Amino acid sequence: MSYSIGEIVKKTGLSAHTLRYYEKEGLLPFVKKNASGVRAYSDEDLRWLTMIECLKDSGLQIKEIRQYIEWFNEGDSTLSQRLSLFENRRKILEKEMARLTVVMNKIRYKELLYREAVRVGNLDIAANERRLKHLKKKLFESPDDFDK
Amino acid sequence: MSYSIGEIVKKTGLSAHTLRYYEKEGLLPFVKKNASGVRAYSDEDLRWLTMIECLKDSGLQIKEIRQYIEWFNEGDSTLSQRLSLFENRRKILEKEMARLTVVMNKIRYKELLYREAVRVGNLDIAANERRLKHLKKKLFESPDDFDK
DNA sequence: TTTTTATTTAGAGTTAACTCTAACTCTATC
DNA sequence: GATAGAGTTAGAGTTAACTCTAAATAAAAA
Repeated sequence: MSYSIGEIVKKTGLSAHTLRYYEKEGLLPFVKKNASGVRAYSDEDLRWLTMIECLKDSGLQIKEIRQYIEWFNEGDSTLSQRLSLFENRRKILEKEMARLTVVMNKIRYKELLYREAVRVGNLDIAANERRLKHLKKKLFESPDDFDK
Repeated sequence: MSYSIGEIVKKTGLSAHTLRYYEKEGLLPFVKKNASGVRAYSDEDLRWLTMIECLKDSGLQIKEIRQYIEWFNEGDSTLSQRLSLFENRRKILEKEMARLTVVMNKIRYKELLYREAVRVGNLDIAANERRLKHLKKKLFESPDDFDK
C-alpha cells in the first residue's frame, strides 16, 4: 500500500507542513515520489512515523532522532550506540518523573491552600489552618520560601 | 537585607541577563533600585524567585506566572482564579505523569531489546527472543508499529 | 473540458525563553 | 587618581520545532 500526504495527515494527525519538514530534516529518508514529484508514503514510512512519535514523546530532539535513524540504517554495527541512546533516555525519564513528583506535591499543597482560602475568603487565615501548616512543614525545607 | 544582582545570581543560579529579562516581563514588580539605578533585591524578591521557579517547573509560561503575580497583588478578590490555576496545573501534571509512564515502558522495552541485541550481535535474533516478544505483545496494541 | 482540490517548492515568519552585544556608568581597590 | 570589575540600557541574535505564504503544477470531480 502507498498513501498520499493527505492520507498520512489523517492517519497521524501531523500537518502536511510538518511531514515535509520532517523529511527535510532527514527523519523519513525513504519516502518515494511518483513521476510527477508527488509523495507516496509506504507502510514502512508509517511505521517510522510511529517510532518518531515515540522518540519525540520521550524528549528526543529531531537531530537526535535523525541520528538514531541513521544508526538503524547502518545495521548491526551501531547496536551499542542505539543501546546507549535508550539507556540514557530511560535515565532521563526517571529523573523527569522524580522531578514531576516533587513539583506535584508543591502544586497540590497550593491547591489545598487555595481551596481553603476560597472557603474562608482569606489567604492568611487559610495558611494558618492546622492541617495546611503541617503539610507545608512536611513538604518544604524552608517553608517561608514558599509563601508567595 | 538587600542583595546586588550578582549575589542573586549566586543564590539562584539564574544569570543576570535572565533576572533582568524576568523583571522586564513583569515577574519581579517590586525590585528596588538605588539612587544611581543599581538593583537592590529584597528577601521578598528572593521568595518570589523561589515561587517563580516552582511555577516554571510545573510548566507555566512566563506570561501565566505574571498573571498569577498580578492576581496575588490584587489580594483576596482573586482567590478563586488562583485556585483554578493550581487545579488546572495539578490536572495537567497528572496527565503528564501518565504520559511519561507510557513512554517509559516503551523506552524500557527498547533498552532490553538492544541489550539483548548487543549480547547476540544481531537485532532480528534479539527481537525473536521469547521474553522480549512476550513483553512487546503486552506493551503495544499493534506491535508491528514499533519495529523501527 | 472546466473547475475545484491537493500537492509541490523555496523560503519567510512565529513563538518562547532566553542569551548576548555594545556602549556606557558606577563602585571598590591599589 | 587610575584601573578593574560589576552593573546599566536598548535592542539584536539564538534555538527548536514548527507554521505559513506564494506561485506553480497535478489530480479529481462535475
